[in-house]
Amino acid sequence: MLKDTYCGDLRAADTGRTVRLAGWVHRRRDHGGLIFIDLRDSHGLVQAVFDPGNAAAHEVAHRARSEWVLAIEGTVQPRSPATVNRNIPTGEVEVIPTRCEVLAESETPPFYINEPVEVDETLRLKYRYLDLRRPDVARTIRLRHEVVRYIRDFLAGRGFVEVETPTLIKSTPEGARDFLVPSRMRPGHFFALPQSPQILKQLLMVAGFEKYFQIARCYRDEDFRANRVAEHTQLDLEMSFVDESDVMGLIEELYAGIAREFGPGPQSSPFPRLDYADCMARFGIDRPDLRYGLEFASIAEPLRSSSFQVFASALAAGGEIKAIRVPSKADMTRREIDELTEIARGGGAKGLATIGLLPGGEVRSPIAKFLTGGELRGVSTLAGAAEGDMLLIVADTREVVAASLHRVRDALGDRLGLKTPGVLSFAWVTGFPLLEWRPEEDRWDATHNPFSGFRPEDRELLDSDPGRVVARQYDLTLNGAEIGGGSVRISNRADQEKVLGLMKYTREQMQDRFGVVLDSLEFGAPPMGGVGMGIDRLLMSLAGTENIRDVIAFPKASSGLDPLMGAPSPVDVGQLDELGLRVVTDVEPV
RNA sequence: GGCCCCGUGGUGUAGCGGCCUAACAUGCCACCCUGUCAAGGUGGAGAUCGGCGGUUCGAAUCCGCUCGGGGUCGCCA
Repeated sequence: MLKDTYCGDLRAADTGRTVRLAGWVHRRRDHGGLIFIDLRDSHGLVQAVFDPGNAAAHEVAHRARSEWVLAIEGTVQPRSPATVNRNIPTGEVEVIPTRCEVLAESETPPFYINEPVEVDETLRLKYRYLDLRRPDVARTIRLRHEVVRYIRDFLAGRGFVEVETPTLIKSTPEGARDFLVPSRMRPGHFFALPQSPQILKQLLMVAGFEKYFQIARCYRDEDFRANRVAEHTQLDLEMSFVDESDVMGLIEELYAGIAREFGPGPQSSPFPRLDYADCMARFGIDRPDLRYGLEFASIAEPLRSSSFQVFASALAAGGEIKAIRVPSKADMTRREIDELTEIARGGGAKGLATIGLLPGGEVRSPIAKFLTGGELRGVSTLAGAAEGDMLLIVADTREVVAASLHRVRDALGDRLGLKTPGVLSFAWVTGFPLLEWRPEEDRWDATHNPFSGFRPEDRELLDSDPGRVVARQYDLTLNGAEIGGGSVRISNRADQEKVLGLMKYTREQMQDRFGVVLDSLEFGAPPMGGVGMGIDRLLMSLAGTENIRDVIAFPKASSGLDPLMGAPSPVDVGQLDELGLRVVTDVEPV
């Protein structure tokens, strides 16, 4: 090694030591005589002081520029009390070089490495190897390593076996779009990259491993979002001889531990458990942000016979009327109300009714003239409103009320500063329907995954009313994001075929797409259940970022392209020939 | 694919019809400077305003198209 000590590790206790350091010039302060260089390495930075007395070293320090790589041999000495820097961990000491060598010079970097300034993302990604030098960026990637190591240690300590599964598997057309890989051995045939190792881990259970996990890369060829990329990493896990509580208990212990080790701990422990229907009624979404309240109140009852047409017709059509009570915001500005109305419209609502209960009993509301005093009082009571509060109301179908008020609640969370950074608010959601109806395709479809089990007591409903069958499914949410989910699986062939049949698969299609699973269930499949947990989203919350690219070392841009490697790219005709492929370019008519 | 926002020296921003021969900060280069730590001082180089086309006597500024980026809806079993 060219170094025997990390810059960032030096402390007062190292005083008097002779050390060999190597790292990057973080910052240079040239006083003409004295030159200070902050030398940075993977552990942090330390100040080196070059005196003209050591002419050779001083000359190097004079020439050196930002991001040059230096090797320094010197002695650690305490700083005089007046020059101690309390702002950095190494601030009590400095290094007096006896020797200084340039290992590499550097161009001026295209953006600041020594200051946490927002830089254009394309530029950051193109020079990701420089971006990753920035301490804040690097810290997040290191955090990722620590969290994954914690997960591995935790699971290995409980008898789980980490098994790798293939990244070239069979394509299944349902669900997200697959990334395809052409086969040279069988031209015209394709592998797909896995959207998850779901089938393979179930086979591992049939194989008798009993406890499996993997830090698995998963691929989906869909458009990106702030918290969604084409390739994400999940903790994939499966257990045999378990029910819901076993898996949920294990994951809760793991995640509460992570929250304590790498953050302030979970906001509530044990994690709150919400029923899907209850959740939709109170928050309009199956992954509510529980860092704040602003729950919905149903205020339909007093309005049953209202003369206000909007309310009356919504109820007559079987819809709902719900309100969010915003404490002490009766004085909300016209502009704020207009913006929230626009947000509500985004969820399908035709408008947003507001009732401001001004102090003193006056009511500020464009719809007050349509409501009787009794109706207003009834609404206020149901919403739990007091003087000074503002009520935001949507009347429409159940779906529109949920979608619209969810957006309003989410926007209020941002605007009122209720999404406290750093707080880790976990919650389980259970009680999901197993199937949802796809009218345009005239069939049922799995709400989560086709292997999810169902409550035994709902068996009859599979024939009579499939939409009411409840899945043995559990999702874990964190601060309003779904960070994972899983289920107890179907573990016998008849039940699995029954469910696939409701999804309108023919015998042939079942055998073609799910034959492996179905066949395996005939050879002694244990009861099994597991989860797939999104590692990237978990890291986002732990690192306090809204951008998933921040937690990935080499991410794609939101366009799905890679500015660093320049991928994707055209390939040689020869490569295509071997694969039996020809590129057809669509030419737009001029 | 739809919609919204952004694109000005290396970086981050200002300018939003003539005052722009494009401003500020920082970075960069040179010199001065022995205790700074976002060192300080003096001087200097550096952008025709993403690209193309149009409107106008005149365009960084207005319009259209296009490219790139970010967000969002669709999509994501």
